[in-house]
Amino acid sequence: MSDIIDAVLSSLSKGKVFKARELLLPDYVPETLPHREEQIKKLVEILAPLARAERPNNIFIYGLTGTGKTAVTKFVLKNLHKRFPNNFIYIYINTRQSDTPYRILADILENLNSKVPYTGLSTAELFRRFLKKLNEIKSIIVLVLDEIDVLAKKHGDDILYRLTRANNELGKSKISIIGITNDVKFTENLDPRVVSSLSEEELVFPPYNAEELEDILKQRASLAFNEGVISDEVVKLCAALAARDHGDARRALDLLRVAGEIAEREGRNVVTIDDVEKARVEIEKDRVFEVVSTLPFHSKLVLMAILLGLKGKNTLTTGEVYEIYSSLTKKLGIESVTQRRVSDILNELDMIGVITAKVVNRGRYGKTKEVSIAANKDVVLKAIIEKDERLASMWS
DNA sequence: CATCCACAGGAAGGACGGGGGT
DNA sequence: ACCCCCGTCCTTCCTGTGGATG
Repeated sequence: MSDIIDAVLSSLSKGKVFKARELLLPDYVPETLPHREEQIKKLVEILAPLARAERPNNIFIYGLTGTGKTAVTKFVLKNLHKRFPNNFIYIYINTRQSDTPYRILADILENLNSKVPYTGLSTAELFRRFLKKLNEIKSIIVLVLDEIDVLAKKHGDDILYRLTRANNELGKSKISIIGITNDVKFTENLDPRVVSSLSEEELVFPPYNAEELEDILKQRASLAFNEGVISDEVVKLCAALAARDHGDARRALDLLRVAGEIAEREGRNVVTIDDVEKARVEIEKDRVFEVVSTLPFHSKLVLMAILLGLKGKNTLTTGEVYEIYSSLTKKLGIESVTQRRVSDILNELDMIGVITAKVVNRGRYGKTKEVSIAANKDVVLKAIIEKDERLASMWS
């Protein structure tokens, strides 16, 4: 009797689709990384001095998103650290999440067991603490700065310069920097000294092609899904969709996982081609909803103005958007931001892919932006009016 | 061929709330 | 208790601009 209960419970908790769903999540680092043997080999060669407790050269890693840069780096460091745990400490920082010099230094210090306040100190003070901490620590530090281009674009190369120079100030070199970027051109605007210091070694990750993606997906699917759930056809489609998207393995894995979730939700134990298509749509909708619902108030209002304005026509100019926006603020009885600000907001909305705002010259009729909606209107609207009756009442 | 539209987008700076140091 | 620094939004003032039009 009790094994029936166990069986039911385990089938409920596990479902029929997934054996280990977590293997498909983006931050999972797999045991094997197919088609990245070259890069692993090269990276290990460069980091080999760690085996002798010596500082390796700084490394610059290039490659588009989902080409395995992060996975390979984490994989190699993890395995090296297993072998030589006393020789070095490694710190991984994603500069998109920790996107200010302050956050980066704070993250480093936290990783070195030094508590720092969330904000309040000057960056200079943090840097002083960082240098002090470095002096106390015996081992080599490998600092991974993922998406380093985001940081450099936002805040210039000052911290990078300071970090690369930390070695000189210490007298004894202790810190190795691994910079990871998907923007090949980003070094153009950097201080040449930073570039040359960071790229003592370089490593390039080419995109995966459809076949390689298929390989990766097949391997991962066999571990993550129960037998017979995923067909070759489904794998092929996910691989093809992701290959079209510059060979992004993360996207491919996302598609596979969400397609599986859809099948599971609908109580089936086979994932179909249809599920993959639904997954594609759902992933995009989730992204849009998340990004729109966390927008500042006036950005939402501008977006609302665009939705209203687009009821009658295909595109709007900045001026038209501003007019509708202003009428909304008037109705709500609140202050409006300037047109200059709205111009920036439009660019921000374009950046996150919710609208497209293209600068056009219309000769006699001036220079403006042509604004149209890029995401699903219903999703955008839902995200705007969620938990905000003031905005909900504007939709009519 | 100069003009002039309807803005673009850079520069500087400020209000404000959160969070320190001393 | 008081001062300082931070990031986030936002303002003010500004110079720049491609091409239809007169």
